[in-house]
Amino acid sequence: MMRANLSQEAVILAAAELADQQGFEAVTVSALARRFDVKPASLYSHVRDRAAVLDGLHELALGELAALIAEETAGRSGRDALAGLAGAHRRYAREHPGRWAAMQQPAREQTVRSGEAARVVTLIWAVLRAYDLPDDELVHATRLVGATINGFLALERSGSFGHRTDSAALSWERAVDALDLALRAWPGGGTSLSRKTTSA
Amino acid sequence: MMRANLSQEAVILAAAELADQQGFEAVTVSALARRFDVKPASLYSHVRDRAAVLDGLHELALGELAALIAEETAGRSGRDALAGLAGAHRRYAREHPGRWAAMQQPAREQTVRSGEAARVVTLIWAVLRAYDLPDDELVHATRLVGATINGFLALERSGSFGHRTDSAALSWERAVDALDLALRAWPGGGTSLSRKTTSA
DNA sequence: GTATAAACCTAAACACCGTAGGCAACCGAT
DNA sequence: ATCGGTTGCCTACGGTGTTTAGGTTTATAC
Repeated sequence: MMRANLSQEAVILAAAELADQQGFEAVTVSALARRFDVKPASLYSHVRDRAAVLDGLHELALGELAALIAEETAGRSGRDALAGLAGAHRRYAREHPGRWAAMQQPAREQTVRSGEAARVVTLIWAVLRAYDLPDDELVHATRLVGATINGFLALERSGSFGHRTDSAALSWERAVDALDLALRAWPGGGTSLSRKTTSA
Repeated sequence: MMRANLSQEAVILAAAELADQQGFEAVTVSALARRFDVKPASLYSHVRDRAAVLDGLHELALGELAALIAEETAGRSGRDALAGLAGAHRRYAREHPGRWAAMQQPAREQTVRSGEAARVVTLIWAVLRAYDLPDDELVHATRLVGATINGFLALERSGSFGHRTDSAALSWERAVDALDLALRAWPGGGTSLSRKTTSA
């Protein structure tokens, strides 16, 4: 019985691919074992249990999302950067639906405190820097931004929008505008930075 | 073998109770059968499959949420009604965590088009009426409101906030304020209705 | 009372999860 | 190259869950 060259990283990466190809629910120990042509019990040499695989998948997705956010916000500021941040989420959800679904699952303490999660938060902070918020307001603004973006994507991906992609795109723009406006008018800060007026 | 007086409604209601008591994932055909002291196979006289039970649970939760929203927004207008709408969601999620989790699952076409879902949307429209939005903007505003509220609750319930309930309450107020501001400044409408100024 | 429909059961097949112990492959030291 | 120890893979097993098919029992209508 040749060794299949498995490792925790390989199993988690396979889980990510499987999630995107067949959906989050399809990520089972059995399905992963079939993918590597080994028996399910063999995977327990590399991963503690199914939950551990899903935790790893969650963290991998956070890391990839952070990279995409960095890419989409680089060299941008204000509403432009905000749009890049939001757009990165939406693009990631589109291109990696299964990975994105993994991020919607209740996160374990370890995942909440992971380096990848911190990176995403740091990138959001960088985008918010242009809004000149007081330090003690940063956490509230970060939560609002994260909540709104993810809430919108969850709604969109749940099929609540029907097949109206044209209307969804405008809803998206409205949402980004709303966030920008809220941030600029934030209590104790958010001086208008008038890079791009929101005349409608 | 006495008949257990089962019905589809009884099974779905039991699923809701089980979800709130033990979590959404604990809602299985086997667990429900144990609850009624029958064998799992017996439930298929009343429900098509597990997915049908979960669909029913989703719709039941939407109906209950609609009732709570109606209660919390009655006699209120503007930001006050908006706060009531948002508060109803938060209260429901708190008091019925399992039911709420059921509503976060991908919804089936039938559920999206259900009377209960329509009722929730209608109530959101009623709250938005005070903001005097153009008809063609209503759908975008509705999506933003739904997305922000649900997104916030998903974040909060996922443990991302840690145990900082004091800080979560302020984040919540900031989020409601942000929504109110965005709605009042909405393109093509949203005249300031100055019922309660947002001086900070 | 009888006939029928519906509700319940058993049996079975299938899928998934994870543990324990055994065997084979691999690696490092000599 | 050989040997010993470690690690990775397997089998076997016990447990949980899902759903279908067919049989038995209960309830209802006439």
